[in-house]
Amino acid sequence: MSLPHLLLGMLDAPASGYELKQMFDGTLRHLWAAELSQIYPALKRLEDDGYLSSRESPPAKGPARRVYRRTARGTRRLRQWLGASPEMGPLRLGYLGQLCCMAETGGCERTAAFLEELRDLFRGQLVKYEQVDAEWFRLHPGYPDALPPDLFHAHLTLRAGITRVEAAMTWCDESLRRVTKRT
Amino acid sequence: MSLPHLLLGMLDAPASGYELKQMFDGTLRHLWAAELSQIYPALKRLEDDGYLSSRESPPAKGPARRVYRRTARGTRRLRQWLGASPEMGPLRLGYLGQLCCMAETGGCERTAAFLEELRDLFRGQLVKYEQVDAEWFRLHPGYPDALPPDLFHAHLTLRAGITRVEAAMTWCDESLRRVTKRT
DNA sequence: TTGATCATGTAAGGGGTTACATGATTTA
DNA sequence: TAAATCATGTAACCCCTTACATGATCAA
Repeated sequence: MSLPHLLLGMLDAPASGYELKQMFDGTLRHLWAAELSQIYPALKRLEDDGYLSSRESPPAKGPARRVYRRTARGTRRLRQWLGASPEMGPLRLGYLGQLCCMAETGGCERTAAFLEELRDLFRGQLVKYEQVDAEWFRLHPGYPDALPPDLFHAHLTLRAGITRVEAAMTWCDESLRRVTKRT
Repeated sequence: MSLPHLLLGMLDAPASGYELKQMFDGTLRHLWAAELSQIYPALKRLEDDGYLSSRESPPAKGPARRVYRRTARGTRRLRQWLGASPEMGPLRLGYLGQLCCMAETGGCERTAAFLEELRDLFRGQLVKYEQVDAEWFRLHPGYPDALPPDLFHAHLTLRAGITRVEAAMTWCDESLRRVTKRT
């Protein structure tokens, strides 16, 4: 949907594909997942289209790295994305598909067990988000509202994840009450 | 991710691809979006794999329709899906990607405008969900907790959408407060 | 010297979208 | 008779994942 845009945004400073992957696994892991096998072709494509330039980094130590930086054209493209309307994209939540078909199992026992497992999965996500929150708090002074702009915006997205998961857990509990009352 | 599974679940009663599309646009439109150009090949594939059987419906009036029904094998496959753990799948929310890069615009004016537009989009989604809710209430007696099992489960998924969007709006408001305070 | 990490990729395949092609029937 | 709706599909093209291939360096 917009991995290329996001890569443009992450290339505020020049970086290699490998480093970008580490950002995805570190700072952005609550927000976006991306595989190296997707990142490398995406970077090449962005370069072919003139949004990035690259050069081999002299391998003083370790293997050679290809370092990408935004071109002026790339920055224009990024600004255009940031000036556009929010990308809402359709949500396809597999667990809701399963739940919607759950009448097929007869009775509500399976539905209740499913919702309990789901709540536990959300709880696990929440724990991870809160670990990220705690680590950022430890690392960065001024947390969270006096952070520098890039980290402040990242924190807004972290809060989005936390409120989303909390709401999902509330919904699970409400649903469990309704399901057990039907039994 | 699981359109084929969902199709198996929707084929509780035999139906054509066109009818299934209408279910997606009607009852399930809050839950899943699917195009005919994806549905038809998916049905063919499910038939090739032995999960569905089909026959041409005699076209008493209108063009010929191909009607699919679940085989015993298809029902087993469906039950297996419903017995599996909830499919959590990674979330890739384009608007969070944009927000995370928004420091590039300098200042917070663009961020505030973006969050306001986002909140309005969520409000629009909420209105649609509530229209669905109201229409179901009008059509179905016993709404919502004394509904037959299939509609009850569909209502659980509708509630999931409503709580999700409400939480998103709360997050937007919280974020707007934080952003304007920084100005 | 063996395995972990650094670093870059290709290949195959699933899932999804938009645009296009075809033709019958119903309604204005 | 022209347009909307019914009905089924194909083609081209993204996006993404898993598995595989390759080779260098570093630490145990």
